[in-house]
Amino acid sequence: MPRPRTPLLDRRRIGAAALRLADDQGTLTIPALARELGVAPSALYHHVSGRDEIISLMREELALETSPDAWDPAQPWEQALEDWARSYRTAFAGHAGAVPLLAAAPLGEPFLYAMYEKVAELLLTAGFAAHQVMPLINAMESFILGSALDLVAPPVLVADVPRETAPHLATALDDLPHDHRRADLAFDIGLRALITGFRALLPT
Amino acid sequence: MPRPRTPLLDRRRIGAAALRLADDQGTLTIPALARELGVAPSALYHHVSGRDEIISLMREELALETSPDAWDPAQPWEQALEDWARSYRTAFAGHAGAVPLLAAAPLGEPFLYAMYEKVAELLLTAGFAAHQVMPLINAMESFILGSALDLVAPPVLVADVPRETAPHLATALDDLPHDHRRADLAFDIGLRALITGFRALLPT
DNA sequence: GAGTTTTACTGAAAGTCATTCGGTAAAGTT
DNA sequence: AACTTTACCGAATGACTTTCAGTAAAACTC
Repeated sequence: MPRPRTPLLDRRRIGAAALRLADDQGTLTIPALARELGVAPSALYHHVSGRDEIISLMREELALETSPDAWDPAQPWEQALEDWARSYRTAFAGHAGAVPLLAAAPLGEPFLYAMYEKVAELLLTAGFAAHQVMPLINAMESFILGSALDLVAPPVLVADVPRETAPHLATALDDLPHDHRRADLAFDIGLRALITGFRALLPT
Repeated sequence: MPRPRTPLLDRRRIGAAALRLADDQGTLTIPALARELGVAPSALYHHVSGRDEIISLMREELALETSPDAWDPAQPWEQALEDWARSYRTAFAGHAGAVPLLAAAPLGEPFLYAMYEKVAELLLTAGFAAHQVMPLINAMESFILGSALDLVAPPVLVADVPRETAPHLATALDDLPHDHRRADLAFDIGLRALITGFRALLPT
């Protein structure tokens, strides 16, 4: 109960433990996090200002986990953009349980600037107009975040849909997987559509 | 404190009040909701099973607020799909403060089936293959939900971005609005790109 | 290396929240 | 008119976030 020989906590450890906890519990509470770290709940407040900052640390931890070389800006821009979007979503998919928590608190933190810079350069080099670049990035991010949420959304089950009142929906649901491949299919088709649509914006 | 002459509560009133409250407070607590309804907190539990069901009622209320004739399946499918997406997002935008709350708990409720059915019919009639229809709808929904979240995301401010280390990002941020028009721009460009990309999937 | 300051924790306590339950009197039913 | 059901209240429980006054080791100072 005095000061320990070697510190038990730091911001990095807190963020990582919180992410792990939220991922497999679906929720994040200070007592549970403290227990995970072998510490009293009040100890956390010497490193973070409160629960919100812990969630911010979780996002930072997530960003650190995504390898920065998952995509290569030197490739053709379509390929580079697709790789970036996939690596971004894969990071979320690796912590699906935590996604609702991360999505609820809005993004826009300074440690994301490096990523934005890289994508902005990619799009400017590809020939997009300067005023289009941020809207394009934002649209991509919205789709990625929405797709991450879709990962934990309960699927519409064919069995629950009354064939009489919703015949077209029932048709559309036939032969569709109900596990994570459902969300993967939607992400794939949407991502390709977005990139195809972006290409049409380029001056010929 | 006895039974009132005329009921003070019903599920509809609870959902509407909760949506109003979450919209301008950003949070939803049972005591605050009860106060808004002029009732003791425990009274709510005679109408709903708990907080989660209240959030579900909020989504239901949101769905009821969106006029069902905001889009017309008889139009060309590109126009109809765009109108649907816009009316969907507009409903969220009308309750921006509540979006994080609604997004956190996953969708997929039966009262959405009618909407899915209408969109499924639209896409099937347009000529899309049956196995593509749900992925297309899911991709659209992901983008719409992500864009709704983007509405409450803090904007990346040019002033905060160091021009030396992030020159391309700084360029991309010049002359960009910082209010809701920022999110609108991203939604517009993304929506059009998606529809353009969808069109490319059709058999010629 | 003794004294001072800083650091990293504990424990108790305050305040809020979601939820449960027994009570109450009016509304509805027979 | 007697009975049951309904729609509320009040109090109580347990979990949560956060604050704050200790406490003793670590780190710095001279």
